[in-house]
Amino acid sequence: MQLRMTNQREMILQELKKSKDHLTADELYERVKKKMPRISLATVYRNLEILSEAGIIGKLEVSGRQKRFDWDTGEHDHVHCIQCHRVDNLKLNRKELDLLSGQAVKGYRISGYRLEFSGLCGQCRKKKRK
Amino acid sequence: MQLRMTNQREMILQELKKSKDHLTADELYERVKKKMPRISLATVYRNLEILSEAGIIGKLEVSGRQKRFDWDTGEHDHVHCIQCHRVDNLKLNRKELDLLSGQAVKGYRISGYRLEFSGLCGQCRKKKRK
DNA sequence: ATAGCATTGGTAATTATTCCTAAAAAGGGT
DNA sequence: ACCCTTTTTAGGAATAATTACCAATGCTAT
Repeated sequence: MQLRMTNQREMILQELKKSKDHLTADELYERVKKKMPRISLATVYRNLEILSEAGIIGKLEVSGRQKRFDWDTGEHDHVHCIQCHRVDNLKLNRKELDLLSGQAVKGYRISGYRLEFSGLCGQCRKKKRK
Repeated sequence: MQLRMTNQREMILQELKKSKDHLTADELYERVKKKMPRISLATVYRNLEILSEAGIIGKLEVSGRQKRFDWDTGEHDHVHCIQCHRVDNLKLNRKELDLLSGQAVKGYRISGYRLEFSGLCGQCRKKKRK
């Protein structure tokens, strides 16, 4: 199965990178639709899945809510706001954690880990003070 | 709002503790139904929400899939199997991470974090070898 | 041009969860 | 024990996010 870079696929990718944000499928759909009015929501979902499968983008499954997609495929962690649910990237020194990874924990063969901080983002803290 | 310990609430709690597993709402529903055939799935969802809100059980929102509930409310981390999706508890030394928590990261006021390892559990590794 | 997949749009189906409402149950006071 | 108020329940409808399906269309290489 070779991957074709279709117009819609390219547009989805481009909008995701342009926003520099962690968008959900439907947020991305709204944006792409402005330039490509006939695109289907299913196409957006399908392509986000395919692109993340291919390692071109990152898939982010945060705490039981909507999936978000990440233009940055490098190793990093995340912070998310408990109020507005935005997600930001975090580059941390993971060396302590890396020691645990790869070794068997409780009979598991560890292949990865996710570290996810949560708290109030700057904007929501301002709003709260009012 | 005082919390009443009804029969259904108690049964849900009891089954969760008995299993010592991280069950989903519908898994728990199936178990409770055997002893209380007229219980509603909505009741299970409602009570799990209320019980975790009250800090009596833990709510676990793992990687974009069904919520799971945890009999253990102490601070701990999790491992989940990428194949069968079971979840196990992990007691780790969190002191490095605790240093980061509480301090502001990228404008956030951090209130907590989740560390979630993933890999193949013992059972799934055995199955794979066959 | 033609054959052979990949991909698309539109919609239906699915999954997980929450909402709604009338009826039942729990506590507390008398 | 009885009444009153509040909480909780069962059951089904509603919602939200995502995936499945399928006929039509588009690339790509022969």
